[in-house]
Amino acid sequence: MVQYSKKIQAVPEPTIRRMPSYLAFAEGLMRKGQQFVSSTQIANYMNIDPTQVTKDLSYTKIVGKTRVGYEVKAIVEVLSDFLGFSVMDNAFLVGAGSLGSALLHDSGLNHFGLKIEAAFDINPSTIGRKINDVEVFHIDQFRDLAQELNVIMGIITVPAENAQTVADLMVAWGIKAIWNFTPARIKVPDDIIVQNTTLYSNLAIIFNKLHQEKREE
Amino acid sequence: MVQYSKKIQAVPEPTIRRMPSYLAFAEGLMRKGQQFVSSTQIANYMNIDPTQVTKDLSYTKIVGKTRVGYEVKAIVEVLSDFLGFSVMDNAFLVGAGSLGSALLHDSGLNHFGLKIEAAFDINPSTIGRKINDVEVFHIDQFRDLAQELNVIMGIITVPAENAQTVADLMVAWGIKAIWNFTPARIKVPDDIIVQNTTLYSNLAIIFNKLHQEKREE
DNA sequence: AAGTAATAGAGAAATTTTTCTTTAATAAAA
DNA sequence: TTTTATTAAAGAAAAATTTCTCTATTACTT
Repeated sequence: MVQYSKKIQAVPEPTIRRMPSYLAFAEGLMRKGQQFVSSTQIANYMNIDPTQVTKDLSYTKIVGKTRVGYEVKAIVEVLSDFLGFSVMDNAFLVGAGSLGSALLHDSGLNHFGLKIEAAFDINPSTIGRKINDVEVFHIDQFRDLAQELNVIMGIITVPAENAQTVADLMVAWGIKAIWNFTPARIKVPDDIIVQNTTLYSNLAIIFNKLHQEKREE
Repeated sequence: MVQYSKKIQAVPEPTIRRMPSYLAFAEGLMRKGQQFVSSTQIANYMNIDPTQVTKDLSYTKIVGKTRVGYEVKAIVEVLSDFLGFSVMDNAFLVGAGSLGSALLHDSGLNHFGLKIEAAFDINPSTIGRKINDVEVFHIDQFRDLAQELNVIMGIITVPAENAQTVADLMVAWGIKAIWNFTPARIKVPDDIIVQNTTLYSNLAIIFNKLHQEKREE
């Protein structure tokens, strides 16, 4: 009768997953100068059902106009706020390898409200370097800096076998959420939020669909 | 009444998503020499319900032993096959920037059945270089090589605004599946499989949970 | 040898998510 | 001005997914 990752969640997770795409689409339309967009258009872009879009947007305070659609500017503003993208949150990244480096180079994270304040590693050849203006420190340095800088998120991009060690460290730092890019599952106290982002799930889905296609033909 | 991305899918997608983690866990246990593993153990590792594990594994031909669990070796073998990880598939990657480079460095893709045969870009400074032994070509080169090499997957790691152009190119190459790492949604013929992998969905979920926590306390 | 506890597995129930249906509004066309 | 078509929105229905319940099995303990 244990509750696994309790969901007292008003907004369905699939909805949250889709919203950043709506936002990105609306931002594109705004750049093009389009003032209104209908659920049909968004749905067509996303390859989903239009009522899904309507329902998703109904969780926010956006209201559409019959026969016109939603105001593009409103979608951008309301969705950014709703998703927490309009307030900047600070993060520390541990593991300045190729994946860590890719994240440090991704300006989209900044655009969507995440600022990586510093990176950490144990590899002497990367320590001291700056990756896209973010300095790489030895992991033992600055451990107390997290609280000072109000860093709420830790990003793990180390090899899978070190994930737990890094996670423990981050918890000790007082971090509130961990974004885990390793395939390893980490154990943390209940009040710490963990988001696992693993490529291989996506790969599995692609292969599954590919082989399904083969079965059908 | 249009059917969006029809699912004549025996195995639920959430199940497919979890399976690579079961596999990785079992591989770890095998390295440690553990011979059997119970659904309870796997569930504990994954932070999910044990019956979920049982149900997921029931889609494969793995059978467990009462009071003992599943044979670790069987999980590794059956799951690898089931997920299509034991046959090597070939891919081309377009966009040899930081994210593309990170993927080229990821040995996990190789381990899970994906071989990136070549990378493409338009940036003269990367063209001709080798990233982790994979050569980077100009995008106009070797367009017909895809069929010869039996490349079935295209990986898009270019800036979002170029995603559609690259996708069109890949379709022309005769590719069967596209792994799209840009936030842009691409339009392709119905028989092409598209898997969108965007970081920002994960970011949205973390922020949502963070703000929920705040609301609760 | 008998009892206990842990487990797989099947099926039912509950929950969550998506899709369908209906209604009302209104822009555009006739 | 009237008609038609498109749309948002709410609620119902359907579908998908997860969790619960029960049974049978069997390793381990007493």
